[in-house]
Amino acid sequence: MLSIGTLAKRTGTKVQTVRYYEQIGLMPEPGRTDGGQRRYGAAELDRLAFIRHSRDLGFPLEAIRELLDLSDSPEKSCAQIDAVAQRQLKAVEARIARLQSLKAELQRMISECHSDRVADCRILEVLRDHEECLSDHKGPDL
Amino acid sequence: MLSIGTLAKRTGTKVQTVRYYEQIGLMPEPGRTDGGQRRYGAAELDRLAFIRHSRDLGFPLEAIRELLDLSDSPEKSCAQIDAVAQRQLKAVEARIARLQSLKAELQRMISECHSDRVADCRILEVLRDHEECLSDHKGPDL
DNA sequence: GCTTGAACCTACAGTTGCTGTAGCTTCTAT
DNA sequence: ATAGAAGCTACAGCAACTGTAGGTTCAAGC
Repeated sequence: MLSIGTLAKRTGTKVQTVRYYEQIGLMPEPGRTDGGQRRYGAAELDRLAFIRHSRDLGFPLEAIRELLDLSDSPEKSCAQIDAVAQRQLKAVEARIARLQSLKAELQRMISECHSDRVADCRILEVLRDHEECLSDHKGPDL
Repeated sequence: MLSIGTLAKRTGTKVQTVRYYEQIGLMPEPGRTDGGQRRYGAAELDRLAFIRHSRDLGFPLEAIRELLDLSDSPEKSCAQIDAVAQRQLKAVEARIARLQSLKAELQRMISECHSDRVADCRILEVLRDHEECLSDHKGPDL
């Protein structure tokens, strides 16, 4: 049996994060010692490792919840799992595209600034007026 | 003089967001009508446009605060402004690198899944075990 | 001048995914 | 037996907004 600290260390998680996952129902309520401390087994270790790895790959917690639910029905088709992964891939690709357009714009404004005084700094000029930009580079979240 | 709604519309901001910027001191407290409604002039319009455009380029609010402060000293050197932009560029590049490694991993696990049953879905297998991955793809925030 | 409805006001809760703190209790090693 | 590390709960805070409730004001049309 593992303490919460050991479980956290083994999975590269913080103790509070483990408790947070329990609070939002992503991790089950574990057994407790007589004194009230949490004790975990191998199944919980695996589940937490799954959660962490999915987070590292950028899956939102709600998607991870879906994946965990789906993996409880081993005989079903894995089409839904595929769909969740595809959705995540699309999200990642969209973010990359957005960031690349930001990168180009930032590089351009930095390279264009040959001034030395704030008064005619190209960076500020570009930030003041979106018309100075080549692309639209707007979007929801980064 | 512009109402908050007009100001928001002209800059592509939400009314609440404008009030939020005021609350955190990024926008100044504007004049008010006798009835207590906010009224804005051209300077505030420009300032908000600057903030929005900077946000669209991914600058955090604290960086924008720096830029606005710096632009109040037109005779100073623009080295600090350059530094803020460079910092943002580095942050964007780091994010792109991270996301590209996630993208590769996601593509790989999706393409490897030829199964039809959840029980032997490659996606779940990879998520269960980080050793299945090619790269480390870990990092702070996306 | 009056009415109506859109737009405004404040204040606060909720979002995502944690992280940090305070004040206390329990466990484990010596 | 005791000390200190690690655990417990509960709550506040981060970024950067967004949404809601319950009330007030503004501006246009008659």
